[in-house]
Amino acid sequence: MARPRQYDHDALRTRTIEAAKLLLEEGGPAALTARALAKSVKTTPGTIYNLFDSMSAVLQEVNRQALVDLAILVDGVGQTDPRERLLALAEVYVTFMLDRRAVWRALFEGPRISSTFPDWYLAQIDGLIGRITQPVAALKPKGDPRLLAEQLLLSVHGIVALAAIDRLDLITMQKPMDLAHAAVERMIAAIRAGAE
Amino acid sequence: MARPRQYDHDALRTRTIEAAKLLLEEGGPAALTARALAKSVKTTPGTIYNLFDSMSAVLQEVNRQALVDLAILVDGVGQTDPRERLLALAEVYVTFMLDRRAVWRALFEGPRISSTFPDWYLAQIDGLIGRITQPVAALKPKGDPRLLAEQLLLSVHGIVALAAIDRLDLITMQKPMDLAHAAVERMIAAIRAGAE
DNA sequence: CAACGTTAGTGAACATTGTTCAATAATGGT
DNA sequence: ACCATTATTGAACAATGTTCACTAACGTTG
Repeated sequence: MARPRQYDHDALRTRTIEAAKLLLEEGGPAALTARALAKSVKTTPGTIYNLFDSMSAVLQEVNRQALVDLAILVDGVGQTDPRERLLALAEVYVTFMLDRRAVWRALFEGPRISSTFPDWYLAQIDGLIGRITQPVAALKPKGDPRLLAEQLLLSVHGIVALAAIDRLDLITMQKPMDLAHAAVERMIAAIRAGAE
Repeated sequence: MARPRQYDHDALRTRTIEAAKLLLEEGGPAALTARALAKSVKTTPGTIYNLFDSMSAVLQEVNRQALVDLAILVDGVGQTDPRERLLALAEVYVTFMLDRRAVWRALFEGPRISSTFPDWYLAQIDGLIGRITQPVAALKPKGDPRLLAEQLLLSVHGIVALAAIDRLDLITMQKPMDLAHAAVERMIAAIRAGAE
């Protein structure tokens, strides 16, 4: 019995994910088609479906890489003062998302959206919330720091989600980074006022 | 020379918009196809394209109706105390969006997304921000009440946007209404603490 | 070393999509 | 009664994701 040949199988998979990222950045969510992707890595649609379950799966794989990168950046934040740390975390988040807006956008907007998220995705987000909970807890709020951290992430995410699809201007002319700062400062002010 | 016949032209247009709304509510963004819509109103795809420029235009028309309905509900809010008024406005917004999540969702998520928004859309949103600015101004904040109103709308919108596509649980188990309340209360607390 | 079972890769085919357009049918003014 | 005008049709086109019988190539086994 013969074994599977796996010479450049993994390599092709990796190249495909990289190519998908490029297609997204160049042409937006609609540019990530099975045929375009196949052509990018000099193969055929059939092979793409041999490597991935569906085009949505390709997108999700691109996104996985992005989340890993984000985790690394978040861990690189050095500030120890709670306020400065929260501001720095927000800055990292905003910068990261806007840099990769094409990828991020495709996940929510395009024709390749998927309804369910795998466990590793949930775990990544959970980890992110954990990093926010820490400095929030250091501010000694009245309420559960975890819940407040969730609310803070939600605020900042809402801002960048709109900015990523170029629709922030429907509501305001303020810049995403300024808005994120304001959200963080407001949370801190409310905690210090004894409201939370 | 013969005139255009416009007997049931407008009626058909109206029925079509209504049918589109139904399709969205029953089968999500993907269910709003040209052929399905044509069948719903007992006509053909060609006629749909005679009434509307594109399928995106159909979706935008459905959304226009929704925004008009929202404006009516917002104007019906009777509370005069600033805090209670802001809370009531947030409640109306959350309830409305979640009730019509299918329509709202299609605008951002599905394959029928459109890149630009017409003027009437911007005007509606501008009006909405105006209604929020009023009670915010009554709280005598240090900063520009309009900018704060924009930030508040952004907070609440971020929450319902995620909830509408059933992805709020990626971040938190808290309920949309509770989160909206928290956002309003935090804004008020920050203003009262003299932070904004 | 040769043969064969297993597997990766292919590309044609299918169903659906939005969208267009020549042809047809119907209408209301002259 | 006629006919210019216009709405409606439905076939056609291009592009999409996805499937699958087929081919080619490989590594194990005798």
